Amino acid sequence: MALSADILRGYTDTIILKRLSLGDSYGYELGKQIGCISQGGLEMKEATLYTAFRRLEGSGLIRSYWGDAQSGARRRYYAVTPEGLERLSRDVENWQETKQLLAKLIEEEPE
Amino acid sequence: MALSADILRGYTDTIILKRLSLGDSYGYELGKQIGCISQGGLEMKEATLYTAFRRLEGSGLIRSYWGDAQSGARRRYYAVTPEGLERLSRDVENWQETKQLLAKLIEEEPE
DNA sequence: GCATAGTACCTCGCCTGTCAAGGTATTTCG
DNA sequence: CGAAATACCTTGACAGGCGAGGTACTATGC
Repeated sequence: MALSADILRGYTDTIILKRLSLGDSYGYELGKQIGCISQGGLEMKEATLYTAFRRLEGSGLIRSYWGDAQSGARRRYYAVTPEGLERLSRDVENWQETKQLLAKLIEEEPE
Repeated sequence: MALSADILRGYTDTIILKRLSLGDSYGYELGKQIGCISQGGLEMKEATLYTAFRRLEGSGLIRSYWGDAQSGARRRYYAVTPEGLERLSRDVENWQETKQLLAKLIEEEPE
């Protein structure tokens, strides 16, 4: 069963930053990669992806450059900036807190 | 540091359903309770809360009734319906999947 | 040669959920 | 009496996801 990315709203950017922190990539590939890693569990829609790229680049968290494609369609590659890495590590910390929070709020059987 | 409820978008309803599954409650109390349980980690804003109540009641997942207040301001209590409980359990399962997914996508250092 | 599928990019506009801001009415306490 | 707390509620702005649509090139099969 595929989860909607809406559930992960707020972590789209984090996912992208993380993936890019492991190596530059481009939209199409990143989309496939995410679907693959999550074994179909999360499909990040193209519109979502490209919106996020604009947002992240606008905030200086990633930067982009055109790949020199001898063959195949042109690709716009993205790379994380130092600011992006900082943000990523804060986001991951944040995620730990969020997990614990939700555990308290929806998993626990208290008192 | 307080997390925005926006980060948990998609789980607001789940949190409410869970809390109500432990006993009927009303808006004001639920808000305080959530802030308390999460030790200030999550403040669910009133506007968000009441919007969610409308949504959940409209979907038949909760129902409401006026408490008979001998003293104090009138309170509208909410109770989970059987459909609400079903939804809750599906949501919690979903949450487990989401956690694992995000672990793969943002925590892991793969290959 | 041509159609089809795949790679790869992108935008527009709708929808949904959050929340700041504002409002009401009652009670409690100094 | 006045302030703070309890308790409810709505409106409108804003942001993010994504369905739908579009472009351009390449590779494959018939």
